[in-house]
Amino acid sequence: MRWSRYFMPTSKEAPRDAETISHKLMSRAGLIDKTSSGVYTYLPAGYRVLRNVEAIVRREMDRTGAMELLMPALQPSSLWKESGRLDKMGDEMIRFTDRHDRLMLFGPTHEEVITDIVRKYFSSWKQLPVTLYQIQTKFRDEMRPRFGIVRSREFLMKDAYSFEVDQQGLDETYGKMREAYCRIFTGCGLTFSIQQADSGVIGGKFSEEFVAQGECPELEVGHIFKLGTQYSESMKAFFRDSSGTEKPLIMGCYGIGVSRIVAAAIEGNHDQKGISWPVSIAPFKVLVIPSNTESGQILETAQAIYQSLGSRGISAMLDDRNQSAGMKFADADLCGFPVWVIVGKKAAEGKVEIRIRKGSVSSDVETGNAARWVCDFLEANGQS
RNA sequence: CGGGGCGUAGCGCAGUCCGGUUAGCGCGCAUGGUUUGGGACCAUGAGGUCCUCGGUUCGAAUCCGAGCGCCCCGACCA
Repeated sequence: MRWSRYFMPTSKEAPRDAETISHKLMSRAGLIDKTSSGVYTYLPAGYRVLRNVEAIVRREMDRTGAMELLMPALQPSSLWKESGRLDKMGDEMIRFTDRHDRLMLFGPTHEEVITDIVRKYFSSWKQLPVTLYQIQTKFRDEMRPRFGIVRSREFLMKDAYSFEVDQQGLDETYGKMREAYCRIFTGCGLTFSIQQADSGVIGGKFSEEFVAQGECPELEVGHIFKLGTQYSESMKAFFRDSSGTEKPLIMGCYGIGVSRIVAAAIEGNHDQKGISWPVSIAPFKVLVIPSNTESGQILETAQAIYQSLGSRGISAMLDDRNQSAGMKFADADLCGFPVWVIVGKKAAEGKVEIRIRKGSVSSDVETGNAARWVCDFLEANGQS
């Protein structure tokens, strides 16, 4: 990508309403734009980060053997009447009546829909256990949206649901999910702790939440539950065991706030100058900075390195804007590119500077070796 | 949902208390020139339903009323 043509509107000033560091930096770095209270647009660079997080979540969920599906955001209220949660959810659930006067809702969560799916298709112990998940937009009409995308009314969530024949199976799957969650959060560059939690309106006997480190008081990025038979009993999701006896499915559910991870990653990876992305989720891993775009040699060298990085499959950005070097460095700090290749006066001597955003460590490298150097560095530091 | 605050150019703000030239400032934007290793400078310029509707007044960004939007504190919260 050429910065001069890329839509990433950086700014010296944060919007008036931004309070937390992640909110301020996401706005200033041109990652998000507020559309309405608690409703945000992910601008191109922000969306790249979101998709990078999504890919990590997907990779680790697939590793556990869970299968991805996609349920509707639009749901009939009838399923919620069955589970008994229609009234419980209150005004947080966005409801409306369709043209046939049926009460519909925008899903705040999907226990009802998944239980409906499973009861239709899973009737024998031979088909079990099964774990299904999706990555999807959830809707919750929060009384008070805040902290940018952290508490928003529309947000991206990964929700997984497991169905077992017995408690032991649930314990095993729960443990696998717990491990996968640790890999996901670590892989996204978060420092986190696991705490026993109140299960709230979701219900169940036991749950733990994953809380990311950071200043932001809404800390929770993941929550896993041993639900038991609460939904399978109210919604009549039964199976036959090996003796032919009808039993309720034993359920677990596992949620990750995918969009929240983005904010949490910033909370945990920034300094006074801006974001310092973990390599794994950075929108672009490398920024190539020609210090002066008027100089033919500098610009050409920068372009050559940029292209060489591209041909090695590395997502790179070329700051080809005709701006002062100082302004480019400030933007590079703000936007948090993990690796910078700075092409300046030493290009005439065949050297460029490679700087690592985290810790501001610099090395002079032969121009011809720059792309390989970056490649090796990223390979060695790909997970953080 | 209770309490408080705010709404003026794309963004951040001043002006409002105490009504009165052509509504300003910084950033950003456009044009030209000089610059280019830590948010450069000069010149010129464009850009405004002062949230909306109604009222008071010779006159309203400013006063009054209603509405809408947004934020903060609290309660709430996969």
